[in-house]
Amino acid sequence: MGRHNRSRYTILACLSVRPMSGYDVKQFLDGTIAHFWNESYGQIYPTLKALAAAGLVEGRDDEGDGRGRRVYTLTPAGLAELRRWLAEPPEPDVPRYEMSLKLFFSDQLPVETTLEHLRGHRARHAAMLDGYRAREAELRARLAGSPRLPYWLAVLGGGIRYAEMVVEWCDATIASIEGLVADAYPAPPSAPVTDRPA
Amino acid sequence: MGRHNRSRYTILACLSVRPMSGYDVKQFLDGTIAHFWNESYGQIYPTLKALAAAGLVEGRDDEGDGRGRRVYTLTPAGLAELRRWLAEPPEPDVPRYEMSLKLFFSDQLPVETTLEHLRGHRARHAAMLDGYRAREAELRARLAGSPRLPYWLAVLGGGIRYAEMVVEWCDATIASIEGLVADAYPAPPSAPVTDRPA
DNA sequence: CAGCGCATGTAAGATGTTACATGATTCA
DNA sequence: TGAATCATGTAACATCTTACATGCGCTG
Repeated sequence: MGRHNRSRYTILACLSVRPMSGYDVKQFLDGTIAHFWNESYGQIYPTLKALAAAGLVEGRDDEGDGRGRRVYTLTPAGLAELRRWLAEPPEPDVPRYEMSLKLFFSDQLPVETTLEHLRGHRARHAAMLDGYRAREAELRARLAGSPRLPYWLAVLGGGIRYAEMVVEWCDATIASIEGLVADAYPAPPSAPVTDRPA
Repeated sequence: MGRHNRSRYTILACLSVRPMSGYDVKQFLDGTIAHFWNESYGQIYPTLKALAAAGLVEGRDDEGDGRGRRVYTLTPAGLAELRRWLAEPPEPDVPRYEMSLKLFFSDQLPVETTLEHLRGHRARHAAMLDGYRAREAELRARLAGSPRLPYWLAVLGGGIRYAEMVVEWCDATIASIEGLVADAYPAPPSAPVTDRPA
């Protein structure tokens, strides 16, 4: 496994919060940082096995529970390895934004189609924004006094700022693209053309 | 090849701008949308061959030039396929932000290390911002009158807003994390503790 | 007893990067 | 002539998603 296996470190990091099963790891990620990081079961289960083989985590069958849960705990070596990785400067991400990619080549498309894409994009991010704001209040209450609170709030603050920025960008872009139609058809056919200032 | 092969459509889209070789495609992407989309040669060359085999592009050896360039042109079928894909609503991206991931688990790290990460992150985005702003002026001049200009400006505007947002977020987060140190050590040992308002 | 949520896992294939190999041309 | 840039490509590996298979326990 290469040095840059971020799934590996993500899973290790989850276990630094509390011991978890593979299922728990997925639930935890989906419930906290799903908007900018996710892992599939296809990654999680094999990775947990590999981490156990490397001595970085320890798995125990949870026998208090009839459902065959296997709960993993960070070992001291695992915690050290996690901290080593966290201390390395984060590498710049090159994310892929499909909305921007399509927009970049949208001279190949009717203006109205592009506008629909942008409206959908705006709606999705506006909805996310609502969710983030609700979570902020909930986090402050649930994690009051925890050393993790300031970090979780900072990350959530990034999500909020990002969604706000996207909504604002969509509005500006929609307005500018609508302007293109107005330029192409200065006056609608149903309205008589009258004097217009140049 | 699955329906969601975005590299495939990205390359097709590049050829809608003008005929290009594999090398050109890479240069073009790196010179325009590298901040949110990139492709490696390992993807580009095989994909071009596959597109040619599918009849979506046509490759010709550039013989005016001694350097064995192979230039690809979009076929009518290729253009139709590109437009079909562009018209589909863009799928929501789930990017991976390593900075945010590390920050989320940074209670495992000395505060000073986290601050260094954030300062580096800020510097990178501030530098990008300068680059984007320079490119904006250049774009307006070079693409004046082109139907592509509004789209390219909109995409660049997204990059600018994103970088501004990150810089602002870094400043806010750095301030809040520095506050943690101040809380932990209300007064430095070398300075005598005096009255402080609660 | 049906369906949902809990829970674990594998196999196949899609996707993507990196390192390497090769050779021409251009410019200092 | 040596280095940088132009130019193409492959092989190996790493990564990741999707679909599938399986079965328990709880609730209505």
